[in-house]
Amino acid sequence: MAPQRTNMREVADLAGVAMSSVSRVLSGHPDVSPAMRQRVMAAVESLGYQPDMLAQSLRRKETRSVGFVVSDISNPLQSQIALGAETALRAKGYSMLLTNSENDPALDSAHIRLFQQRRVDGLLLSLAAEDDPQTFSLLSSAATPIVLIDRELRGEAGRRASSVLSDHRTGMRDAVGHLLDLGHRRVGLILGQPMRFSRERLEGLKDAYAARGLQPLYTVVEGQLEPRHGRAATQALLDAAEPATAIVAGGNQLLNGALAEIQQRGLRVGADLSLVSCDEISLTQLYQPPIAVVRRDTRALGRHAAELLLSQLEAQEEDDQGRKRTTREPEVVLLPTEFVARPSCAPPADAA
Amino acid sequence: MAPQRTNMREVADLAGVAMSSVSRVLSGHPDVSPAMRQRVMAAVESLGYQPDMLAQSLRRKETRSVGFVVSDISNPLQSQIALGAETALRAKGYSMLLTNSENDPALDSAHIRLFQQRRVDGLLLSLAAEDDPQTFSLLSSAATPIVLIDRELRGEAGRRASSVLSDHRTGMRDAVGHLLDLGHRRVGLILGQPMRFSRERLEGLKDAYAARGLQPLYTVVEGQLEPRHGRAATQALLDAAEPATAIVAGGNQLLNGALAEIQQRGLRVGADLSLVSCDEISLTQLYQPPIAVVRRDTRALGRHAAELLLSQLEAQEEDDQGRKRTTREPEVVLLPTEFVARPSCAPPADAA
DNA sequence: GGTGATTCTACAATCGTTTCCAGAAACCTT
DNA sequence: AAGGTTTCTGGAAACGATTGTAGAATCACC
Repeated sequence: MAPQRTNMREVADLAGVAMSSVSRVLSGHPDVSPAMRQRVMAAVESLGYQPDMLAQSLRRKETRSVGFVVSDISNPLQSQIALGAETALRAKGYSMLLTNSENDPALDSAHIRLFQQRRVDGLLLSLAAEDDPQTFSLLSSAATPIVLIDRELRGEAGRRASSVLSDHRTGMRDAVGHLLDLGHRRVGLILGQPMRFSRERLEGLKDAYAARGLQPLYTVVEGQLEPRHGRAATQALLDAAEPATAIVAGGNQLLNGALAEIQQRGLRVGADLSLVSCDEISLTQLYQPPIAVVRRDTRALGRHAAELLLSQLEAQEEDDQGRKRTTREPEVVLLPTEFVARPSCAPPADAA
Repeated sequence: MAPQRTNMREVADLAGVAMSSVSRVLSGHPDVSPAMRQRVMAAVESLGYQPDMLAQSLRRKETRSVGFVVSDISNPLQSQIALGAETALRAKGYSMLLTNSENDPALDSAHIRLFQQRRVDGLLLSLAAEDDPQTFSLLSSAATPIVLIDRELRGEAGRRASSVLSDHRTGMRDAVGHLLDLGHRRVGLILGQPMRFSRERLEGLKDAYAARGLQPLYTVVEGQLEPRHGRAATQALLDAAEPATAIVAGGNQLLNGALAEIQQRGLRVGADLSLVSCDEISLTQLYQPPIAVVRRDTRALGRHAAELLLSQLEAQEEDDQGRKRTTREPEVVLLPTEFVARPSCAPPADAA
């Protein structure tokens, strides 16, 4: 039989004290006599009482929960971020509400609104777009701290939010530099949506060419972070009048598509064509030949995001109106990326 | 400036009506005049009022949220389940609280308790163990519907919970059957923890041998669902006096370890050694040669779990005590698995 | 033993909703 | 025009906790 949820009233009655005393005992208030503590705890034990966090939240004006908006949790990249974030949040007693925005900016804003109605204490956002007006206005007037994950927003919204960013530029610069040093000149870069990570990667590629004083013979293809785009882009790069001799895929979904196309054409990775991907997955490590990647610690990304949020939350104070205000300015954390050279990169075939 | 959260009182005052009327308008109560509706909606609009779900939950005795306990969200298998579940829940207006139990049964039960304090309406559980006493007693007296994901519990706990199961046995039977038909006799099966999915896989393997009237020359290695175990088990299988000629890895983590070992030994998959894995990931599809798998629709697994839970929630009614009771008996859904033969399976080398 | 300080406890208001109940207004019906 | 429905609205009591305030009890001290 499902036990009737016992509430504080019953505990108080059983112990023969007032509810306020029970509350004080449980919340560790200093002014409580040992005798009182004993009686209350005994009653709590015998009833198996567990406080109702809903009621606590309502009264305390904090839910100890944060909302996490992610475009697609089934993407290994994002799920690792989520893992890092959840672990850090849980360690501090926060729970995580998670929702998928399916790469739809409209869902981003809808979910943010929903989370606000649920009165989450803060938001962790890996947005589907960096320029959605709805999301923008929602964020610029948000009452809770916000941390953006690998996203950059302009204007008021960007100014109010903290963010954790990856230094894609450096990693990409080294990756393309490696390819150029191997003799490649026509590098094909497959990117996702026009967001910070795409811009930075392009800049990194340009840096590499510029640093060597080389003509910019690269080609960039933008699209969605999906296998289909990876495949189509690979086709385009290989069918061009001057085909790319090396391809850099800006993410594991793109890599999947690229590899599918490469295999269908019977091309040998690391011989006929060089290949680099972004973000490590089991495929890049175990593929034969192993695939070079621009690596980053995604779990740390999530962890840092959570910690940034937590530090904002801990710095909150109630103002005279009784509403919370953070005393802390938004922060930006930049995490490193690292290029890992692997046999998928070799001198171009025509140079042999 | 963060806008003061407006509450229902302010809406009522602005509209010049009672709070109860505002509530009725917003919750679509039938007995409300068009004029009233207009006035209230105007006030709601002008204040940008959004109801506080916390207060609603407290009063309505339902949070429209469910808790999802998963051992490791960064595992592609689990994140796909989570995606399927979240999408289905969201479609019905439910939010998902997600937590990682890190394969620790103690965390399982701690999180269940936490979710209960948060008063989730239901639980979706992919437990770390099928026999933890704490979890057991928590579940047998739970007040909310529960759906187990690919887990089987005995006793009262199992009787009260619904579950979504995969038919691992059939898929494994076909996989091993395929290997046997290719001429393999010494099949090595690498399993995870002793839970239903492991037991079923073993049964499936036995079925295959039995159906062909063959001597059971297989070897089974149980352990954790981790790459390390996959690797160690592979070592053991290959170093045995009579080495396995085919290896079946019971999950993608195990496959990672197995492949690492295989590569280090310079063995050719699909030639020196046949290989089968469980659950499709990009690696199994794109590896050269492609790796045969026992496949299942993990996203559907999550979706079915959510739908099972939702159907229980919708069937709830309040009894005379004012507490909810489900009128519906727990259900069990069995989802198919399918063996996909691929070039990673070939006749054993010594048979050539 | 009276005064004040100190420790503890209880009452009651509050958080933001929903919903029961009673009553007002309107509309039929005869 | 009285009586009976039906429709609508407002007041107030929940939901289950926390917390400010005030008062009771204890104690020390002179």
